[in-house]
Amino acid sequence: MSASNKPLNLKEVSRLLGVSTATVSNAFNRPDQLSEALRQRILKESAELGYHGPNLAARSLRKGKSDVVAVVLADTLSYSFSDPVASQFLQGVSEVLSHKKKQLLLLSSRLASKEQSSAESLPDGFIFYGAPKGDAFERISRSGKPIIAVDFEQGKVPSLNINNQAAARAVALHVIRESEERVAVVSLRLIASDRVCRLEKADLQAECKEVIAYNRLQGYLQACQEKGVDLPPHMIWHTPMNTPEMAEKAAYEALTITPRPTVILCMSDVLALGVLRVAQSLHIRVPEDLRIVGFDDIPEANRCTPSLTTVCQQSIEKGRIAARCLFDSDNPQAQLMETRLVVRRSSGDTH
Amino acid sequence: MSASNKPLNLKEVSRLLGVSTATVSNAFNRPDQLSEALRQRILKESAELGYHGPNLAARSLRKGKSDVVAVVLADTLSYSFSDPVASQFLQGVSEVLSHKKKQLLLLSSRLASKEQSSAESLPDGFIFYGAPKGDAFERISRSGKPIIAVDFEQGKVPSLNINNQAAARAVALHVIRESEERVAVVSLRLIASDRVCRLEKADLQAECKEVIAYNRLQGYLQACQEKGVDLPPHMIWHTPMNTPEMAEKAAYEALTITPRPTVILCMSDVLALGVLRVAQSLHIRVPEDLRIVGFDDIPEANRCTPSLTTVCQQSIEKGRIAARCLFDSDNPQAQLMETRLVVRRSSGDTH
DNA sequence: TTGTACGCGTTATCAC
DNA sequence: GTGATAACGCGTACAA
Repeated sequence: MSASNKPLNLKEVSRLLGVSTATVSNAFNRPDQLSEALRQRILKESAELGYHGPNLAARSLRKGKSDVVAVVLADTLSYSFSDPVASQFLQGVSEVLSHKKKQLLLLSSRLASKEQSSAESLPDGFIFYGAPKGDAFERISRSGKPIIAVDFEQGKVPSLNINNQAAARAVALHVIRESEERVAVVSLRLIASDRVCRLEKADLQAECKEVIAYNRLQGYLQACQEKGVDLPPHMIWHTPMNTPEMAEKAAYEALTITPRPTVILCMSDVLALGVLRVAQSLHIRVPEDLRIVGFDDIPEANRCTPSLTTVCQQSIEKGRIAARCLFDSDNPQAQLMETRLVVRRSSGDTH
Repeated sequence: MSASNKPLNLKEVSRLLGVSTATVSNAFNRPDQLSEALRQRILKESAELGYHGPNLAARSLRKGKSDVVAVVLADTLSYSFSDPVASQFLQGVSEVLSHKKKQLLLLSSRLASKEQSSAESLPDGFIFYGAPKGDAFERISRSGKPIIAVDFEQGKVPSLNINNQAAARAVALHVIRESEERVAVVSLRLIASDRVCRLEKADLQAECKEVIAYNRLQGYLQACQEKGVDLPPHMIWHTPMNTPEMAEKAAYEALTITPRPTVILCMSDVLALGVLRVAQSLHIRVPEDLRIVGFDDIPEANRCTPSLTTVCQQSIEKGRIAARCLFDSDNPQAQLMETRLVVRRSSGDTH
């Protein structure tokens, strides 16, 4: 192979192959515009030259379309990769994108305009996963490109969601047996505090921006009311991040109270894993002495000991649907996915 | 806001603001070229117009640089998101990229040239994670852009790796106690078969492309030899994918042999989790009746019951280093990261 | 400090 | 099937 210092672009390739630029372009983009034999020759020879297809920037500039799809994560990318639920969602998204031959660009709504606004001009469509933090949503939605909002609703953008309140109510109704039950909640990002702490009365009445946690809490409260169980604010722990370590702090506080709770409702499986761990270290038997439920149904929920009773929210399928909907105009404005109560060992016998 | 149908580009913005295109461009790119007051006015007013920065395609075409970094995964994206080790690696990568204000594009070396070669022209640099499957590596390395190879070595591209053989030997030496031990191996993608199966004698001598699995196996074999333990091919199970389900098939075969193995060496924690599960379902006590070790040290290894003895390979840190090295020219050709034996419950008492 | 003009690599549109 | 040409939106040297 001859090491030329000429830039290897379409024009140069066409010169070297002795054909026109239009023909090379057509070979890559419009098979019907030339004979199959010529096309194969061009594809083969340009690959040998080291030219593997049109430059994305130039093509996208010219065509106004890049075949790149962005997933805009509510958290930082780094955090999202550590979250099993987000990972499952991305798994579903990328499954569909690879079928549609689209590339995946990962953005975060936490980044300021200056840091990624330029990148936001490239994708043909945007999947917002979780309620965005800054003004990224407004910026991007003004572009007029296809958007889908997952796990939140905003404006009249097509959305994909679950009924968090109903699902939380169902799992709470399942695990709470009698009115004598003492219930604690380990809640995911419910207030602005960056520390693990108990709620206060005012927190329950405040306008809550964290709509997922808020709705799940409403479901828990509703179930408690139906069961005749009291669930005061000081038995609800706020955690600033969805990690087992955060849940451990909350669980340690909750499980050293006398009398000890008999049920802990966790807003995610990841939090429940932390609670499980603290229970073990305190030699509290689950489910005999303490029943625990989670939310999400991550793979580990079915592997841990005892296995977790939880709500399956089909995160992978959610990703698939989001990706499919992005470019289908004929889908409903607001889709609601089914959730399913998954009864396992941590909530005791099923009777 | 007036809904104009004019395309909102830099030229249009400059017209609306009554300044030149150069000034708007400088406002975004070269603060020193105009007064701070004017810059602020331009930034503010163009945001109000709905212009949030230069178009990536055009800027990248013009500057020959996009501030986009690609991670090229050896597996499909979908699979990679389901793999805790890959997720940790991506976590580390994205942590550094966000500091450097780079965007993350995810590619797969499994995709044919036609499916993503165009996208490959955009990134400024490439992190190859795992030995690439097709010709993507050759394609991309010819581009002359910065590349780093993670978990494999190829040509004279800078690489980041661990000593798989030494680490595997260490964990095997730890868990194998005496020459009477019966040892089985659950191996990750060692041969071409897409089914769970035992190895045959010829497999051990064959040239093996799956260098990670091959090296770990060498470490196991070496440890067995040092301990005076026999490890015949039929006690080594191949799994085509790194999932607990695959390991369960292998484990079921291994654990129903008489006499039953006393030690199972697993090439990943994910596989070990599957083995653990089968042991439980067969009422085989771990570590009393069976000792199990994994590899990787994923978060779940420290949460499962019993917790897994394994090799910590610092996947998050590996991602950080890979991302940092990509643009530093002053790093060694082939970096080797330390691994650490992590002793937990699944390998029995530590004496 | 500001404006102008050119080119980055590609594709669509012609007339040939 | 070819060849020329005009955009696509932007960055920057250079002239003012």
